[in-house]
Amino acid sequence: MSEPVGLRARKKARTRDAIADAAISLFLARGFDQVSVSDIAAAAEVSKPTLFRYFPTKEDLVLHRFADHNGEAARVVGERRPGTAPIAALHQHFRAGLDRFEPVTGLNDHPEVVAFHRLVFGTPSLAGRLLQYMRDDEDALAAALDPGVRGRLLAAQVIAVQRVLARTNWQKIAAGRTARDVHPEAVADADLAFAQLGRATNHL
Amino acid sequence: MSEPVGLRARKKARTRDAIADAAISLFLARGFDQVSVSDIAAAAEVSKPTLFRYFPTKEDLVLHRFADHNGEAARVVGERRPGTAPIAALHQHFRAGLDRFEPVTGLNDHPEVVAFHRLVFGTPSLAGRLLQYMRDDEDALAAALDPGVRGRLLAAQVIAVQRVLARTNWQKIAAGRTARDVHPEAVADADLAFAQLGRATNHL
DNA sequence: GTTACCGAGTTGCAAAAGCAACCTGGTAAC
DNA sequence: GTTACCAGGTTGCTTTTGCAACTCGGTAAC
Repeated sequence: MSEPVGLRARKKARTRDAIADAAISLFLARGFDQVSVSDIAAAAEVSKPTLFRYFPTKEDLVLHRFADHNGEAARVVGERRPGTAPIAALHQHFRAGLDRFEPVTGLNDHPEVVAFHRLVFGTPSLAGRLLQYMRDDEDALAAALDPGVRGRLLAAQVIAVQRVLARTNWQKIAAGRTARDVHPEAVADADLAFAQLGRATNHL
Repeated sequence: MSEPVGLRARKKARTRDAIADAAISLFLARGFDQVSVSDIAAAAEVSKPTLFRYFPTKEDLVLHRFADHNGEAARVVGERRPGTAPIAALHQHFRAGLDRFEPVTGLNDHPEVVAFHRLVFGTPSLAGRLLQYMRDDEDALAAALDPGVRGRLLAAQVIAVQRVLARTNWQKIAAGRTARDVHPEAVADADLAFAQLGRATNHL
């Protein structure tokens, strides 16, 4: 079940975590622009080149958590069970994310996660780079759906829907409500949105 | 005052400590011969070749603490203040060691130190290697004292005296007495021994 | 307006570590 | 007695890291 990780792999993972943790905690404490990558490297007890070997840019120190979900939509479509419509598979996957209160869905009220969201959306360069991530995700999804314009159009709509759903959830959380409390509405919203999307698919 | 240690040096020191600590604690728990170097490497999260890069033999995993004192006698003689006799300098240094309850003097009743002594003297290969360390120390001291036979003879006596003094202290500790309680006797013994040694020097 | 500094990111090289496979001597099984 | 295994220690090669010095764009001082 568990891959037999050697010392090398284990230490790499630990280094990566040390860097990411140091970065996030410094960013949350002082703000993105008030922390230099050298500060982070020092806090993680790592040299600057090593830091950049793990994370290509300063922004990625924050956004790697989103990066982990990169291409997920495309994967969900690619690995769906035969007979399942792409939209249905994506719907199901998003629904599962809500049930697990995954941060990407916006439906998570842990203080750290809330602070993290505030950091990302309150820092222009981060929000900007996040858009780029989403565009990449969209491209991959488009390719998985349909090589033509139809794929591109549908992918754009799917990503847009997911973004709106996450943002809606997040705003309710930011207003002080609990994730558990918001959950039913989030599910209803998702059902509504994906149903519309399904109809759009048929129309195209 | 403090050398500016870089990341490299800091991590090396940490690795070395991790290996040494893992080794000692395993040895104390199960006995020297019941622990393989692979066990130690695994416990320290280090590969076997790395372990041997830090410690040339299994014995050195235990004895590096003595190794830290290697050449100390020679150094004390070499760096003594002008006008001080070699024996006087060595006497003074041993006395200072007693006052600090340094483990090398045998005058230390911390449970870990006691267990450590028991480990060393209860394991033949360790005791054997320890002798070799003392011989090296003796050679260095001989060179520092006098290049001829006189140096060799005197060095041998100094080392022998230190060994007997340490062993005497250690036996009293092993019998259950406290280091603080034994201290005056230890000082008296040392004064006696080094006084004899001083007279011997004049005779030669 | 140029000069100096700072922070992001890069480059080339040397040190350290991991890994797998090996050698050697001892000892237990058969 | 030979065969197999185990533990101590080694070897060659690769990956990872540190380090110092660099580029480049921005910005503050003068």
